[in-house]
Amino acid sequence: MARCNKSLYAILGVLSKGEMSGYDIKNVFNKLGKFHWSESNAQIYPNLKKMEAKGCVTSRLDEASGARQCRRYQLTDTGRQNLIEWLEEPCEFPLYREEILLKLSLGHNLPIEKLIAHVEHYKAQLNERLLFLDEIDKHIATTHAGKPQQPFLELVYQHHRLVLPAKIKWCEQTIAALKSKITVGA
Amino acid sequence: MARCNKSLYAILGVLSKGEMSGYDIKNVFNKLGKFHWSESNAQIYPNLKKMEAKGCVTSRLDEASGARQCRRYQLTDTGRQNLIEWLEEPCEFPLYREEILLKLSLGHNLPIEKLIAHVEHYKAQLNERLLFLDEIDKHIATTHAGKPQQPFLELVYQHHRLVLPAKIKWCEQTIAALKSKITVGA
DNA sequence: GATCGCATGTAAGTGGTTACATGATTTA
DNA sequence: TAAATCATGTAACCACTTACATGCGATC
Repeated sequence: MARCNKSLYAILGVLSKGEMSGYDIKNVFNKLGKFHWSESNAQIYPNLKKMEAKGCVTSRLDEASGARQCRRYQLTDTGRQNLIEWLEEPCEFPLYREEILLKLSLGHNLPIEKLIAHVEHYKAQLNERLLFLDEIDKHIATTHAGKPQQPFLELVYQHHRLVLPAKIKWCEQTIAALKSKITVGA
Repeated sequence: MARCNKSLYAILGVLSKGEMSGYDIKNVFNKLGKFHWSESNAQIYPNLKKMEAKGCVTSRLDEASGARQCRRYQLTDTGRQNLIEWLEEPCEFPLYREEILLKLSLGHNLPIEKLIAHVEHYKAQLNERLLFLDEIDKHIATTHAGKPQQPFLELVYQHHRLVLPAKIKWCEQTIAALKSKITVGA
């Protein structure tokens, strides 16, 4: 990853939708970011403070909601400007690390049955995600209905709707190919 | 990423194909790992020493090839056993960070034209990779012909043959959708 | 009275990158 | 003689995760 602190911009980005607490931000990543972005508490809370020091966000203690400690953050004009500048920069192409592909490329060190099990497991995880997409779609259609981000979220999830089945198809082909290897070898 | 040092096993894995120098290992990642795994020199060289201390690899100075300094490493039985144990463990599902999707999900902060440019750029990169696959296929068919890893490498690259077009298709759909937004808005 | 969800945070460690430094040998 | 390739390595830095710590309020 390059020196640019994408976590910071990701957090600013979430805040562009309105005032939020650290906890709220975390939840956005847990739900919407599920398949393409996430941040841990250890990133969110210190970064919020850092950005407040730099004048990108302001905060206030929300006394209303049950007298519980809850600090809500809001983008400043500076923050929004910084965010937009980053958003306009060209995207870096991600360097994936696909453990399943690494292990498969070293397949000559394992019995075929083990490899098949790995691919089956991968396929199961992909299918799980595919099911989860329905849930996310519902979430978008309810929580984000009519909001400016709605159409963009839909485009993002369409990505997974196309890519997950392609990966699942590869699993099926690969399992078949590995199985035929056993048969031929036997 | 979990605490397990996958870099270490990736390097052991490459060494499972035979005696190699650090430089050779780097080249394997540069070529074969291109789309699914890579390691930098700053990972390879210190890790090789670490593993030699642990008895996973042995090394010798290769005086033959031009009297140049060249240390070649080889897996020990311990190393191979460690590798196999790791290979047998279930794969972790990777947490992607797709910058393009993050930016698109924050699309309400940018003019549509900028978003289209981002997706076009992404599509161009995907197409480049698709072309590069032909090169890799040739490389596998020549350098790895008849070797035990060959069929597994072919399966790995088949993954990209299926996934890249799905992503490209998404780009096309997305660009069309964004363009129609302009037309409707105008 | 226990447990769950809300809410904020930190310590410690590691995984990983970038960029640089060095120098021999081969090829143009 | 310049450039490319072979070959090894380190310093510095930062991004990131895991695991833990804390405590209130609501619900069961």
